[in-house]
Amino acid sequence: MSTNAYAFDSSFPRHSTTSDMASSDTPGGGDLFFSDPFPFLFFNPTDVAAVHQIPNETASSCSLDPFSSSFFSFSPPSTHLENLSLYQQHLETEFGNFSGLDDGFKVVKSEELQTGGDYSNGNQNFVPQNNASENVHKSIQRSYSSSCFDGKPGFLLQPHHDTLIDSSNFHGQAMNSPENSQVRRVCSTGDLQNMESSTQTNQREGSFLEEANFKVGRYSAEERKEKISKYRAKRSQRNFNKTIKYACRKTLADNRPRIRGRFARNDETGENSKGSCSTRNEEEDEFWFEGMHEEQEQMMTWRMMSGGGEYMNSYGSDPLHQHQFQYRSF
DNA sequence: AAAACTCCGCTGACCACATTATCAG
DNA sequence: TTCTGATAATGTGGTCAGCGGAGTT
Repeated sequence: MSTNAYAFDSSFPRHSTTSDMASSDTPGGGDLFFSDPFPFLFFNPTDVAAVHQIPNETASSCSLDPFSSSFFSFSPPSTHLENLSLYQQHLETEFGNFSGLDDGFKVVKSEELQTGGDYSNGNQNFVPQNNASENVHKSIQRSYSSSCFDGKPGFLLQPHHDTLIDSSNFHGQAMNSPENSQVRRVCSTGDLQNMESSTQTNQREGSFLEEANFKVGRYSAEERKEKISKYRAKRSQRNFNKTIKYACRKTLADNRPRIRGRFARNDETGENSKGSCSTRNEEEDEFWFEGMHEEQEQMMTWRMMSGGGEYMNSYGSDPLHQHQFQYRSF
């Protein structure tokens, strides 16, 4: 089975700080999906083509991939730009080089990940299996798994339909809630009917966008194009020349356990992982999925299959973390 | 027109600790 | 001058609080 999903390889050097990536580089400056003024901008063929300067057909065939969409849309905030980069690399890998980002992220094709579920035809029968999970989570940059996921084993394994915004539902709802002004998880709940037709919806989206008044989120095609070009201009000015004086320090920092983005004591890590799961070291990562109780797996599976919009909320008793995973229903 | 409010983009502080730099003996 | 040990300073990245400008009411 070929999923074309991508994961991160933490061993591959990055060249930008988080603020570089998350704030300055995403279109609009914020988190692509959390406070992005044009959510899901890059997940329709037209926009992919616009951003990457490739033919629509090419972008179209890329953006239809269900699993990659799922993966990207559920990435934690600071990874969105990385996702964007990865997406570009995805395109490059599949269709050869074209001008675009030079972030230099190593891409791990998850064809190699051997995901065990059946989600052909875009159905929602995908059931996470351990071998797939292992490979996937090993590929995730560690910090993501620590402070962002908080032991959310289903993170990578959510149904792909979540990436797709049903504009009629989404419009005017997602972005204007005050309680979500800082962090917005802009996801469709993906009720079953919508899930069924998500792929087709995605296919149609490209052509719809050509219509002048079609809107995705708050922006018309016209506005989106404008913002994309603005973003591209800004992106071209990005500074990737941040020099790492000491590679060893970088390696250490990369591998250092974190709690909410801050470096944490090594001994703290073990304690916290038992409680809040806010950090996770290498060994713990190994058991991230494996250690999940069968019960939890079943519940997760059920929630995914039912397109449940609430399962993200079941994680993280820590209120400080909860808002990061607020899952919006439309 | 002014005030109050909300939203958005962005910046920088914070953290632990291995490595590096500096200094005294 | 060179070596050794002790101490101080540095640098690394993800997250989030909060600021200020822009837009809205």
